Amino acid sequence: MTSRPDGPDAAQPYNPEVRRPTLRDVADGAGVHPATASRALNPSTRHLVSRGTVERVDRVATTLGYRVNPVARSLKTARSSSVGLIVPDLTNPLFPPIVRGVEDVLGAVGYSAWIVNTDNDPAREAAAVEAMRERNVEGFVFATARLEHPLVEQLAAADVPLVLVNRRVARADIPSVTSDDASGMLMAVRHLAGLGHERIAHLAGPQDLSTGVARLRAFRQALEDHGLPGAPERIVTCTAWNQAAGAEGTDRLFDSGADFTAVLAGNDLLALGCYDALARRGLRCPEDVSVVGFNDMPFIDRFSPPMTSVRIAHYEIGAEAARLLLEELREPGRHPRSIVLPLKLCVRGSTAPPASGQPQAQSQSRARGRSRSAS
Amino acid sequence: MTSRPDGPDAAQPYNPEVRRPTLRDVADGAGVHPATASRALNPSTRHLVSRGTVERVDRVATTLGYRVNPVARSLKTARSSSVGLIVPDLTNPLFPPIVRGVEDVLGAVGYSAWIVNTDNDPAREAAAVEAMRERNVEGFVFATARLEHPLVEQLAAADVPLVLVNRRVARADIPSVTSDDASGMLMAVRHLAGLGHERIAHLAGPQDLSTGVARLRAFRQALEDHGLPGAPERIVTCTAWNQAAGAEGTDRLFDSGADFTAVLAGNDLLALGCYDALARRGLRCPEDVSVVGFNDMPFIDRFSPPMTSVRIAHYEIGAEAARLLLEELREPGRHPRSIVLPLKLCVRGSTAPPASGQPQAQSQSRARGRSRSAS
DNA sequence: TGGCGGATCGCAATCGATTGCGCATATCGT
DNA sequence: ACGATATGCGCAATCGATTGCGATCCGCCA
Repeated sequence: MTSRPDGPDAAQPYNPEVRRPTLRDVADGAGVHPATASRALNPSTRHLVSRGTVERVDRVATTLGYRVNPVARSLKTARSSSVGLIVPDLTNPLFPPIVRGVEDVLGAVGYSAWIVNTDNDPAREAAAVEAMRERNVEGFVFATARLEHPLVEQLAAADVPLVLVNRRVARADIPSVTSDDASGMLMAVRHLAGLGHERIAHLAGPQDLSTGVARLRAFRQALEDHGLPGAPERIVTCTAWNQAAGAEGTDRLFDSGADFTAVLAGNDLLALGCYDALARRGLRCPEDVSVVGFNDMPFIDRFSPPMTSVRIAHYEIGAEAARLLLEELREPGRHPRSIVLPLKLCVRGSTAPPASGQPQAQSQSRARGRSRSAS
Repeated sequence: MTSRPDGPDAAQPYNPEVRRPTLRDVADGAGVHPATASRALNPSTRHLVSRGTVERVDRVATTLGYRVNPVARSLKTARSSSVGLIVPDLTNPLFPPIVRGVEDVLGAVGYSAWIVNTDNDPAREAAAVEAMRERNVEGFVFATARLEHPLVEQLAAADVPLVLVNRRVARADIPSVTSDDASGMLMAVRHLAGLGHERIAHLAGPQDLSTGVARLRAFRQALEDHGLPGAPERIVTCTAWNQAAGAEGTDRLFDSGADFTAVLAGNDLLALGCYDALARRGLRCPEDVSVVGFNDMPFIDRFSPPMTSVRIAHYEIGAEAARLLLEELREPGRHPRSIVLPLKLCVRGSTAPPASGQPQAQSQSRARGRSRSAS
């Protein structure tokens, strides 16, 4: 009897890696039909089964260690308890916290997120979305939305549940979670104006993204609100949201002969590029030029100099997006809701009162040099 | 005839969102049995079907825009063309590049990666792995391996294909991709010794990870190789791999009365915590204490001061891991291969020759103060 | 000409769960 | 006590593809 050696895997919790128990096994064990077992195990159909049977099935299921096969279920139901999460590039520190926010909220209700990087390539994006739809994802969170975004609009038209994070598309009726860019800009400009800056430049991001245009518009408005001059040559739009584009934009700013004591960047990476361009010209930040970023991405407080930036609530953006998506999944066709999260300015070492003179010889000066001190 | 409006989605590429064509549709269109169509469409069984039929089926499939339903296929075949990617926390900048490396290599051959964060919680990890196995993932890449790691060992024992990145487990026969920690440490110590440091402290990481013990051991060895004294009180092991633990470890170093002019941290986050602790004590880096990190995580060259760190090839680690895993998938049971990638030291602003005196008054000094200059 | 082997292809089972339909049995009203 | 309603549960189809097995047809050799 005991002579048969039981192999190396005798200490396995339940079935020794032989075969996962199936619904039929549970049904057999409980003496019912698989259909009944299915209904008994499923909270939403449990009420169709008598109390005693439910208990019996439950008992057998737990002793057998039964777990429903999600693939089989997905084939039958065309659902999957998962959503697609489309980001441009995870190595951009802006996105991981958003991802975590999404995942945490989804995970709490048994959903999971599929992450895919698109590198902003529409073809990769379309392929990824297609692959995910084939796998029955129930909705999408897009962190890649451009203002004109055929794929997103097409999905929305087909009533695929989706939520945009951090950006929006031109069509206004798609749920999104964004930050209050306008008031963020206002805070940043107020901060600089309070330090005594009057000639403020803007490194605008690409204008095919809602954040790009929103922040640019908000910048103009904020200048106006503070009675500051809005010289057009102090605004350059960068070709991408990265460091290189920020440096290149800053160079253009200088080369065009613009005249400024502070630059307000469309995001932190652009601001970082600005650091680079300033360093190359032998200018110091903040002594010669103040720099303000946007997004307050992780670790930017450790940079040299620590960057003053407008903080967006990364994690909450993701979390709210997930909540919105779950709402859509639960009651499809409800009025699409969008959420705008507040921002806060984090003042650090990259901003200071302007030097009394010009940062370097530059034309048409209107130096007034009132200098207040920053606390 | 033309009076019927064709709705908003008339410009759809193929079927106007009516129903994805199934294998049966293709078979019907080609006048064959679904089984034949399946064989004709599948490269590995195509040879069982006559040339003419293959062409006919192919033609119908493309005009119909047929794509195999991965869920149905997965149910039948128990495969999925996807692998699980287990990371502790995506917001740790160390991991996104690794993830990208894995994804790029996998994606090139039609595989995709499922990412999950575990926060180093074994329960979450086990649940995630279980969920993935239920979904027929074909293998795993673990970036969370601890030295004693029952789950990983159990999977390996069950012949589940898996690869460890950046870390290993005590059982040596599991494929892994790691960095040559020993020579990295050697380079770091050589650098510090070259600057004139003789009393070097080590912020060791948790000793339940292979990187933690490997780097600690390598540190001791490197000191010995350079004929430097290896005072035990200059070594503290931190409780986690993060900033807070690094600061706390540094504090312990000071509080224990250790005597050092440089600290070599087990990773960059610990080094960053060291920055914090130094700053709190009014000490400056590198003037008072030199600091060296490990990993060279993104943006660390922008920190204040820019950190000298041992660079690991993040992306390549991920890419190699994916290649290893694909090998395993293609020919199971081959001899498990492991890869060790070279490291390189990136010298930046956090290291400098030691001040001639002590950083601060500290006991049993053996000051010799030979000072060489760094180039 | 009979038979044998290989090339093609169809049949039907299968993967594991869900669900519309209908048949029993229990319950209720009058 | 009898028909009407409810409740509980089983039957079988279904989701869409894969695959072992067997049938058919052909060429070819003896």
